[in-house]
Amino acid sequence: MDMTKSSGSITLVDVAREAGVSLKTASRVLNREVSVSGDTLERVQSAMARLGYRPNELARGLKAKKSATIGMVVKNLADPFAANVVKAVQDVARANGYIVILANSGWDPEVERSEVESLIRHQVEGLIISPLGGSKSTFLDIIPPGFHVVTLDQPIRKAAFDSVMINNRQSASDAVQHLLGHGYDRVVALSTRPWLHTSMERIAGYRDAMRERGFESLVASVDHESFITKEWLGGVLKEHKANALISMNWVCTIAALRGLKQNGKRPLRDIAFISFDDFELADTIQPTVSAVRQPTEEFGYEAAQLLFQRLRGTSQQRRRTIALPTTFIPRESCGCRL
Amino acid sequence: MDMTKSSGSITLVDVAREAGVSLKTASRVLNREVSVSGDTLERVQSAMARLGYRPNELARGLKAKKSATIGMVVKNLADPFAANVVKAVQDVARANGYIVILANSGWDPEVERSEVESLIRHQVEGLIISPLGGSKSTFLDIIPPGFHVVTLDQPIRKAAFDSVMINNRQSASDAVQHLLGHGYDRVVALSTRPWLHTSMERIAGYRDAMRERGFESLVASVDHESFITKEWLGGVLKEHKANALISMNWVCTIAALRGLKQNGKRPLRDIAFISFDDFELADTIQPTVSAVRQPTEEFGYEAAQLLFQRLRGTSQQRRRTIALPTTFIPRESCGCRL
DNA sequence: ATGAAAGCGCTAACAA
DNA sequence: TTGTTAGCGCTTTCAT
Repeated sequence: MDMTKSSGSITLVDVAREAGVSLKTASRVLNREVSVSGDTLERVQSAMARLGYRPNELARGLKAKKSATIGMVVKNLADPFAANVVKAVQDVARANGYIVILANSGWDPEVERSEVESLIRHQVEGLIISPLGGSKSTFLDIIPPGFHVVTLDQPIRKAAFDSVMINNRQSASDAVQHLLGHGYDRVVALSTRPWLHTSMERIAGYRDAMRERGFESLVASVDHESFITKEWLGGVLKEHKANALISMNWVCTIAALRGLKQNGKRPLRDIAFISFDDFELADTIQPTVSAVRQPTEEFGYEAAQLLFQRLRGTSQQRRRTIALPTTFIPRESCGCRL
Repeated sequence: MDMTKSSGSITLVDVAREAGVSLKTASRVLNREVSVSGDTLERVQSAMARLGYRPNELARGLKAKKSATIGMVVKNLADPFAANVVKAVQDVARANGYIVILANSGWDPEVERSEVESLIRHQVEGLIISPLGGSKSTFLDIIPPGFHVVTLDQPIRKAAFDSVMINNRQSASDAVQHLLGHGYDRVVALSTRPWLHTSMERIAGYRDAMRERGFESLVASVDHESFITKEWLGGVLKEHKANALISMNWVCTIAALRGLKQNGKRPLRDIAFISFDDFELADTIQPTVSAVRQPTEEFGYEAAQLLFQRLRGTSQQRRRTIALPTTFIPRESCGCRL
């Protein structure tokens, strides 16, 4: 072996020279392979410590075709739900010795596509993505065959990806039934981005509940949250003679609460209210807001588990979908007396 | 050249063969080098497209010693402020052709240290970190000389890192003066993790304002947010005969609002309130909450700019600290009539 | 239990 | 303008 080169940083070759062993032996120590005698093991380890050796994961990954890296793409990191899911994924990744490359699609299909492309170029071993949905997402064709993807909230029909979601339809239906149980009959469903799987399912659940009681479905849906203006919301409520409102996601909830206030309406006093998505302060503001709580941590945790099982080759099944249960948190705004 | 190998995925060698040029020429096209004739350029590009070629950024980075990757470490992604900063950093990184590896220290010094170590092993070109602070942070000794680090919220005395922060002391002082201007004289400052630079500075600003008017400083500080229980908060307010309260960060604000409610006290009616950190719904809840708003996007943006300027070698100065201005948003809870 | 040589996919000299 | 030869730092045959 040569071992005469001297580059900037300390490499395994340096360690090997310092320990008086071959490059391969040093490599064995680094990878905790068994076939190393106690003596050499110690010599190499002390050489590593002395030199302050840092393995280069890029070089390691290049040859071994393992980057110890997973990619994650979310739609909007500013959404607390998304942020918490990322956090959970990151925890699991760390426990598995992996790092997470994070991308934010910002609801832009082109960004989503180019970020996925970028992640693949960086040799992520797998991908957890919260897709923009159906026809909006255009990243499918750049996923290499056999590449492991786990989708969040949105199943992809054309591909056999694992996915994690909640039981959107049933959860929404239950919440609406709760409202109906309090005697409200004109429940308006407030939703955005109707093409999303979550939106469609939740609206479907809403319709289920309304239909079952023979009530008219009153769906107010817009493409973007910013369309929920004071005037629009006021118009919707008046037109439908609404006495209850259920917002179908967090951004909607914020917009709804703000819009109600701007229209001089207070939850409960003027209109019953349920939020699909629990949030900080829901138990604190006046009135407290009843909410459908999604299991945030489990969501990220399960997604990561699904992915790492694939990476380990543990699971061979064709496609797995995990549907997590939600919890309805009755508070004041739905009409419950607490 | 050989070009006979056939591995799994398509490499530059495959492209070169397909286009009938040398490996280096293909590489030139990939890197948009100028010295390529229009004819070959097109041949290579069409070969890339035909083969569906994906550059391997790991291999690229290994040789060029450029990973096109930066690392980011935050304390708690669940904090909306942190999440938004990450988002902004990610945007800038994407615009520069970089990706972001995200880590969450979760307030654990050992995790912080090991995550930094991991990022360095993965050859990130630079690091943006929101450090745990002073004696808690132990990652300093693993930063290689010349490595570019930008710290958030917390200057590191022992190292010449660039940093971005807000004018904590002045902002806090201004907010407290506002409260004093409304006639409140017994203002309690509610803070956590007192060793943090942000906490210390904000408390210092609070004391400045109180001292200036000859009022007694009433600081209620605990190590961890979970210590802000109903009983503790009730005791503090009673003991200090508080008629106003300023909470020094977001988690504090949430805990304070919840704690006040549990003690049967309402902001404004029973006690004036200002939150250091604006939040969703601050303008919506009853009463609306006056807040010191931090420039979230700019924060992440400036940090990323600082880092990329270093990476480009644009800036040679010894050390730069950017102090961003805050905005006080007067709402109802401080006593303002709107 | 240990080592020599080859090569992962790419870029960087240095030719031609 | 194009190609050749070396590696980047590591893992992997295949020997010994």
